Amino acid sequence: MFQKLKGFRDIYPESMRARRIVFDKINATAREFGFHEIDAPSVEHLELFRVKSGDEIVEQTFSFVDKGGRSITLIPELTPTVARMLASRKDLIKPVKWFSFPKMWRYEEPQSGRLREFYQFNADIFGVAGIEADAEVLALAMEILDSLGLKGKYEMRVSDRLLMEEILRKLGVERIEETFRVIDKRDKIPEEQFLGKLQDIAGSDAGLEISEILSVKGTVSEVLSKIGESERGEDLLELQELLAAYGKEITLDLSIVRGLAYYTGVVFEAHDSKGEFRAILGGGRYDNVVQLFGGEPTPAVGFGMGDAVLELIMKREGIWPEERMEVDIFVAIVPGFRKEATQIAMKLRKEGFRVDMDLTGRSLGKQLKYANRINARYAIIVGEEVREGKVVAKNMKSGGQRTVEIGKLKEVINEN
RNA sequence: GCCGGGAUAGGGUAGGGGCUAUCCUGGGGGACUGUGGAUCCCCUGACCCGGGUUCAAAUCCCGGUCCCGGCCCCA
Repeated sequence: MFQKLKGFRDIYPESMRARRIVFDKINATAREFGFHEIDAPSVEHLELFRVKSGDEIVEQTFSFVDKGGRSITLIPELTPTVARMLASRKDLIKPVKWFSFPKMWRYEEPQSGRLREFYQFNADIFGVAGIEADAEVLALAMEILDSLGLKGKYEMRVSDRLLMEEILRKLGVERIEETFRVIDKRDKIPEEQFLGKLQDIAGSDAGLEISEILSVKGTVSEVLSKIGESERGEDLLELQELLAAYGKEITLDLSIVRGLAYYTGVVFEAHDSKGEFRAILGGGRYDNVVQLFGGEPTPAVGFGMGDAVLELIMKREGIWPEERMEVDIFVAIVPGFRKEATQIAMKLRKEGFRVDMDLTGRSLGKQLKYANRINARYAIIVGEEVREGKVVAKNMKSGGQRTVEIGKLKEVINEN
């Protein structure tokens, strides 16, 4: 027997069905928000990923040299591809609102909520510099989680690079990039050591102040009241008010940095309220990326959400759909009536039912046992009575059955 | 890449040097070729891979693979 490759999953029908329900719901929500679905190649030039994110990304790719000597990789993220697509079409109607739910690959050590192959939902808005697009994207992200039944089970933490820069400048901090890098390490090193590093870069007083600002979390208004007068703060207040109109609430948490490699404004992460799992989704504004890929300078804001953490949290909350096979009708066949049964099965299929039928010729008892195992709602038994245009329709749940005219099958089955 | 814990039929498990590897469940068939979920019978089917120690290895040792989790990283 061959084993699976590390970090890859086999998905069997029972769990694929649950997955499909969740994925369809997510896609439907994106469509409700007026986003349009795209698809893209699973492989790209390795170089494409170096442009945006640098070498450490490249080391975590499934890459290879193809027969033409090109360095190729399975995509570890979608943003460079989307930016490439955007850059090569100048006739797109702005704002561009795209979503997609592709598979991606990252060569990392698997652990809870992290695999080597996974699905990641992506949604982006291009061409809007204002906070309205940030609000729309955040609202979509939250509506997706809410509609899946996670309302109240997660917290949307928002930070903002521009606000942070403004604060740091006011405090007289010059080494801004370096400060961000330290902030990113905040939860990974002891508190005292963190403060020490901050003070090394920003100075003793400023370091202390930054540390205090980082520990304040709450509504935008609450956090701003601790910070004082702020230009960017006005935008964030507007963001908060817009989101209120969408019926959504966010938490301002300035300790969120998100790698920050290319984010230029708002950044956000949705976290499990119980703090058990890693971030469910993350995103932000990245106004410089499209031009990096040769496009016109284009403001952009978006997010990505992997399926792994989402599945973990939904399972913990008991809201992951049931993992079972399902079919509407099983057509059982009495010997000698296969042709008639086939015609009836096809008729029901055309009417939109999910219809399975016996292919084995085994005993009726076995056929019904099979119907039971595949969770058929109804079994149709095709035998002698078909000569009078009738079949037996058996409700597999109640066990009740009646002989009905073929033409009336549809209503009988739709009764429950 | 590093660290910890695991791996026994399709799924869940017992057994920790010795005779035909335990039990539950599932799958196929039958009792019962026009009625499923029950019962009974039969069949099916496993010691992750490679090496070592030993008269003898599922069991002990080494290496690898995969799984679960943690670190780094998280695009």
